Amino acid sequence: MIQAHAVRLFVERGYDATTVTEVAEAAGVSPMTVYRHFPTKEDLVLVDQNKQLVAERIVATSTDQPLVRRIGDALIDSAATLVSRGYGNDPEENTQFLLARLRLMISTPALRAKHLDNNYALQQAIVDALGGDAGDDDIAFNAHAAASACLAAMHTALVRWAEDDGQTELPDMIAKALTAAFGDEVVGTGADGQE
Amino acid sequence: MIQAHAVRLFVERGYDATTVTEVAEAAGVSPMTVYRHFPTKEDLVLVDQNKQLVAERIVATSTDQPLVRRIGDALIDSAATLVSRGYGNDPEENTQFLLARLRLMISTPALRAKHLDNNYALQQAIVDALGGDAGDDDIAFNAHAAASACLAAMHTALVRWAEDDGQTELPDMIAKALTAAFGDEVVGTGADGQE
DNA sequence: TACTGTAGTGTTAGTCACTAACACATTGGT
DNA sequence: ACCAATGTGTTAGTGACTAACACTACAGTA
Repeated sequence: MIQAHAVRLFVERGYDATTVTEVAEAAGVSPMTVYRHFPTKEDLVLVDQNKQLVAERIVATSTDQPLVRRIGDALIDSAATLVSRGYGNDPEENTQFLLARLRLMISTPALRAKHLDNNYALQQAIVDALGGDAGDDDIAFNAHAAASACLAAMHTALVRWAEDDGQTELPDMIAKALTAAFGDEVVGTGADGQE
Repeated sequence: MIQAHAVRLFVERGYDATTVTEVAEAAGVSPMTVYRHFPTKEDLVLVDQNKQLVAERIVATSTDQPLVRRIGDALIDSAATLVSRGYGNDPEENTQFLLARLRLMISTPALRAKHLDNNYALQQAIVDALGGDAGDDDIAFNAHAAASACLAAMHTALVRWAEDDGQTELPDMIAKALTAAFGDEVVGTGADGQE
């Protein structure tokens, strides 16, 4: 509830021009309550990354595949799940809310920076799921390089998807970005996609 | 001079535990002077990206090569230039200073976030240098995807280089990261390297 | 009914990054 | 000696965020 008011105000007046106190007033609570639910102002906007979801998908991939393929499939799959199941409310409303947050995220430096840093945490989760940090340093390095590159490509897809106002399918967009970066032969269309 | 004091204090006491006022006192100036030279506290640490340098290298690459190859070569080349020519002082001292800043950048969330966002600006510069934003939307998209993925891999190399205390060669590390992400056939060893 | 722990909230007073507006000093050119 | 530009300091703010403490609502328990 607080978050909905926050995003609305941020869109209306701009992120920087809106104070946390104003968000609190709009939501009918005290500023302190806002901070208890959202540790920082940025957290009022940033989209949930669902690290766990991605990690599960990574584990489910075949170790026969190259790293980029495994990570790419997991990301595409996770995106599909995230978009389709939404957050429990009206799906269309959810998509619009997600798009509004994404647009803020892309256009506001502070939000963009923190989001990119969150991706960094997701990268670590992916490497962990790949078992990369277990032993060899070189294996870990390769996993980190592949994961970071895949996440960067995914971010490009997110930006494009937001620019298109969600008209296209997000998983397809991610696949397209991965193909652009890594080439056709390495990228699939999701774990259960038709190839 | 201000920056040197800042980095020293940040290393000694921690970034968050050091106030800008303390930096100013250490440097013998007023806090306002610090802000005039460095718009934000983060800027006291963040390493110069030299967007222009990278852009020039991009333009110098052959358009016959795949995007990732062109960007990768430019990044490797730029890193070599940056490390070798330093900042005018003692090269060893420069390397240590660079390493100190990198370590802070990696371990401090606020710095890491802003640095990743700076990479995002570098990505735009690369796409511009590639001529990506001139016409077709799809071409721009491919350029963004490739550039972001290359920069992410480079970041992995930076982290590893810092962990190794600069023992390895940074350009080699970047080449290694690019190879890990994109495969052997797409990555060179710099524009004038031996292949 | 009264008792108690717990979770959510509010209040207050602070710290610190950062900005704006204005005054002062130094320097280099005419 | 005059002027403009540049760098610096001072002051008074705004706003994100923290810490400490008190209060309320509500659960389960006797």
